[in-house]
Amino acid sequence: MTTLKELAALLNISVSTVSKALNDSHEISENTRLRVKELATKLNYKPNRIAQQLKTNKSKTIGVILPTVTNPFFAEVLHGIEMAATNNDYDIIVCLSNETLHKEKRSLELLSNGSVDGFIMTVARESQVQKDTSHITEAISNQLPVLMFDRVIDDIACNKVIVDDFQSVYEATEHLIIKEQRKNILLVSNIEELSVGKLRIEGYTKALTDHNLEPHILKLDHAVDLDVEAKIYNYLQANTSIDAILSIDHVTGIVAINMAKKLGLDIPIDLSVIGFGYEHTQLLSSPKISIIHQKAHKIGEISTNLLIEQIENKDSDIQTIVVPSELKYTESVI
Amino acid sequence: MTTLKELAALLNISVSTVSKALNDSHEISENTRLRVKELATKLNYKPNRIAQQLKTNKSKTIGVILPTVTNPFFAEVLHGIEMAATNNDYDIIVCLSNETLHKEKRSLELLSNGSVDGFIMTVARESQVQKDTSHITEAISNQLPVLMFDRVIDDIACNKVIVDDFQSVYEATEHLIIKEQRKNILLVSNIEELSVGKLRIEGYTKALTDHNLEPHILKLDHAVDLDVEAKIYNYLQANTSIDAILSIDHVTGIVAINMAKKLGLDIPIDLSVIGFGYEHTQLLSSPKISIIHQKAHKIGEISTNLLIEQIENKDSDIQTIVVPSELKYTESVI
DNA sequence: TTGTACGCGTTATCAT
DNA sequence: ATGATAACGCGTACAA
Repeated sequence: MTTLKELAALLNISVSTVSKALNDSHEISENTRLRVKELATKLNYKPNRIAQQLKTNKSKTIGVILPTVTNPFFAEVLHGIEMAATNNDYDIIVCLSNETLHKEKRSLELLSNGSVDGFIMTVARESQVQKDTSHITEAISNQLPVLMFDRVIDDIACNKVIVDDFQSVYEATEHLIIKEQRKNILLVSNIEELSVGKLRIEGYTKALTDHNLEPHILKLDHAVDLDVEAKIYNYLQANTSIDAILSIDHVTGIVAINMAKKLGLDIPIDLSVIGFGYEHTQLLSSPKISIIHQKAHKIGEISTNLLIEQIENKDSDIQTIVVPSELKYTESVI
Repeated sequence: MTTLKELAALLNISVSTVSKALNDSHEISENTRLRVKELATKLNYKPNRIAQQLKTNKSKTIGVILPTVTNPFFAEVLHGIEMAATNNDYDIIVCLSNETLHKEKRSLELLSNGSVDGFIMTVARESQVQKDTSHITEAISNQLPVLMFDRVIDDIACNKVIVDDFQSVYEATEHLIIKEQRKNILLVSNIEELSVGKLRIEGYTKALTDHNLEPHILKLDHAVDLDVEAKIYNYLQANTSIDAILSIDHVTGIVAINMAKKLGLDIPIDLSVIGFGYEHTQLLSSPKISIIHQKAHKIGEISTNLLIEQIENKDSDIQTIVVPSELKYTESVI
């Protein structure tokens, strides 16, 4: 890599002259400025970012810690983060916690050494369950801004960007009750231990009790593959009064549709189905599932802009932003 | 952030003594070593990574440039990359090209300034179509190792990790012909302009001609949402002789199953369906789609290890590794 | 207009 | 056993 020193030596001038010339300082003559720039271009000179970072004590880099990226929600959030970061001339270092506490901890600690100017994170399942978040408060007390999105720790004071989990599910449930005249709505859950899962279940339960209806909840308890199908199939077979399904994740809604068809149910006549969904979710189901679409991309964008604001403007206030979901209903037949 | 200088000042000793003490140098007395370490722990000292990087002229960071991360294949590859990088004490900086040439170019150039020690990338759709890859060769001539996976530029000499696109589709097609006795196999494609798309189509075509059968290819031409369904539905309706479908992406296979059911076809009796798939693909279809499962995670892992090998051992040879896919057939009924 | 000197935080070499 | 000094590459205050 070409350095200022090398350019200076080749041109027989000092390093600082070269530096100033490249930065278009008024102190430098037109002549030398051009000579310097020409050689710099020719040798493809690029200022060493590491040196600049050391000098300014800023990395212009954000640490992004996600549980996983194979979950389409997080993937889309990451996309939003990347775009917003790029727009602000920031890089992102991505770490995946795999939902484990120790990896999340490790990443946070490892990057808290000047590598990044702040963090965007969603807390790992394990950290949330074990309520161990000392590593996060430590980073904050270390002067490193942390922004939490989606899964959030209430006790920690920091910027937060969350989804309207309670509200969107409440509305979706009410839609089923009022607009579609459903009475026996089954909630299917496999994330009941997460803060977001709890909120969604609460939204559902509240809507039902508000309308004097009985809740039906099927907890899948982390079932995978065929187990998911079997549990849903068996439940539907045993409980024929169910006339609507509300899935609080992005997979089981589609599975429910498939199982219902297998049982000979006519969707959406016999059964309405709403699930959480992203980009392709509706394309993958037939008939189209109604979805609660979380604006994942927007969440990433907002989070990034908010964090950068905090990084660059130390006395900015801490806030919690709620990003409303979009309810995309399939047209009702009733 | 605590620095060596601060520790030294507080302990009334020199910076170099502190540095040596922390690095367990034999030159330092047991006594001061302990005093130093105690204070360091107390003040939560962490060596500034940026300064270390400047000193060693190594970033221990890999630049990862992907077209997108909402495609589950790339998401899973990223997961593999992240794990392997972490295992080797490397960080990853992630850039998303959004399939555009200019963003890919920009990312590559921006990071070629000491920010990273090398790149893992899959070339953007646009770069591949326009055959503009000068930015990649430039990085390489800049002494920055580049590893390409999946979509690859043949003309560029560098480490490559690819999928057995031709072979896996050839075998899948042959499976349909021989094991399932299918005669009219429809290939559904919406990525025909990508190198991997071409290879898959070639595998299909070769298998058919080897068995004296006629190819049927439905090119969707980047159709989205309902268009995808409509095109497949209409084709199946108009061509009732089709008895098998081979989708070369991870979406249209499932859509095809749904459309076939809608047309009253009995799967897998009337129609066999094979698609490319990942983690959850089979869970989302009913009956289960047969899938060609690319070992995305493994591709990420291998790529990372290979690149790090090249970074740390300059005279390692360049190679191309083919990662075989796994064919997960649903049990045939015939 | 150009050059000198210093500091960012770390490590390594060379004194003491 | 400890300390002084230089160096990585850059930017900038200050001197010439």
